[in-house]
Amino acid sequence: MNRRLTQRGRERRQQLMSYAITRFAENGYHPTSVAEIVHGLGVGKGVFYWYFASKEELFLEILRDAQRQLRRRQEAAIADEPDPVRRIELGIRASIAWIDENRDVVKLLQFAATEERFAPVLRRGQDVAVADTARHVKEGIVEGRIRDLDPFVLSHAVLGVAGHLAREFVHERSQSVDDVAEAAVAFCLGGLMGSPPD
Amino acid sequence: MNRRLTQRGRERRQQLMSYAITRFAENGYHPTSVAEIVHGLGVGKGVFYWYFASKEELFLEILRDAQRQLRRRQEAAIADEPDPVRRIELGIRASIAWIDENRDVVKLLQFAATEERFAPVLRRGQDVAVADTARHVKEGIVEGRIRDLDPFVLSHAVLGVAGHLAREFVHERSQSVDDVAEAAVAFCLGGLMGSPPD
DNA sequence: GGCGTTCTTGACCGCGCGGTCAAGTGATCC
DNA sequence: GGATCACTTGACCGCGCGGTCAAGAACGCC
Repeated sequence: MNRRLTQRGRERRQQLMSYAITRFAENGYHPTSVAEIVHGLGVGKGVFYWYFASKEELFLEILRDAQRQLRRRQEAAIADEPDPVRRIELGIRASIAWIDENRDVVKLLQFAATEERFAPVLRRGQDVAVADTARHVKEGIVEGRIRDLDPFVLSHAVLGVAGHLAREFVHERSQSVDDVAEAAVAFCLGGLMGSPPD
Repeated sequence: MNRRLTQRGRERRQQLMSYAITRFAENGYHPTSVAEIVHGLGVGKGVFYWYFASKEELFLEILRDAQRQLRRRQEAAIADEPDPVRRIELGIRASIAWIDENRDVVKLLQFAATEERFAPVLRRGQDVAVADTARHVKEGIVEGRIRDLDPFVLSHAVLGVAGHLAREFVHERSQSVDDVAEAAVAFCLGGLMGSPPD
């Protein structure tokens, strides 16, 4: 399905993808039919199959796109910050901002994690993100500013907190992105730097 | 669909539910047909509709069951522990143990969160769990052992970490439940008690 | 204007879905 | 043994799904 596309074609493709995202997010992937998508856009069914080989391929495309975007966002945020701990903080903030701005896509990522068919694509993306964070965590450990626990576990914990708080408070409860990011950062830095009690 | 069931009937019902759980977890809710479920059990289709009004109702039943179980497990674990911080720790451990023992159901809970139709049932359960945790967090704050942040945010952060680490390391990477629980507890207690740096 | 390419249409296909139901089987109680 | 109730069967139904395709429309280029 790697067609030569004109400008017009590229726009149609984009239109299909973004409309599909909203329908999938609202209704679920399976319950949303191809007919529903093309009808909502006021075009014939052939348009869909001109741009995508199948409903499944469209969905995979959406997933890959989303992961690419998030990654770029995180990289841009971190840029050339030298302090590893601060890099982690910036990464958390960037992720939460992105989750805020991409509710629909986030829902699709969550769904994809529950279907064996889509999970592999997802895992690769997540592994990359974790590896990125883990690098900074390792540096932090070397500098003695983060406690000496498995960097992968710590990275996953950080991602778990950021993702969960963003979904719960930004998406579901419409709280301010900044407040939520603040709380996530505070909790994560506490978790990373420790001060285990008793 | 509140039928009078004999002992035999109750067993069939249970059999249908647990087999459906494994099929749904493996294949996804939508892609798994009622025909597939009854065929896998070697019974006629009528059996299914004798015990459940619809495929959707069966799924809701599974969700309610799961939440009830998890809650009971957490309550049992906490029992009459007087120390609030320790109660949180025991809750984390109990949750991770339950997630370990109920992979399939956990996958279904995750899926349910992505379909508008099922989300409400889920939210009620989650709200209860968060409220429980938040009670202990509040006590900890009063005692000055947990930093003075929004108890609901902290509770969600804790649940986010426990859930994510359990899924990632116990389910996906088959690591020891105890190790994962240990890490989750360490991170969460750090996040709760703070020691914010700079 | 002519021609090749890109794009669009919508009727159509076969299939398998969720759900129904008339008919029948087995246990239990009197 | 007959009545009642709990359970089981599987053919059947209508529908809407994902996907196809022959026929054209619109565009870009000479």
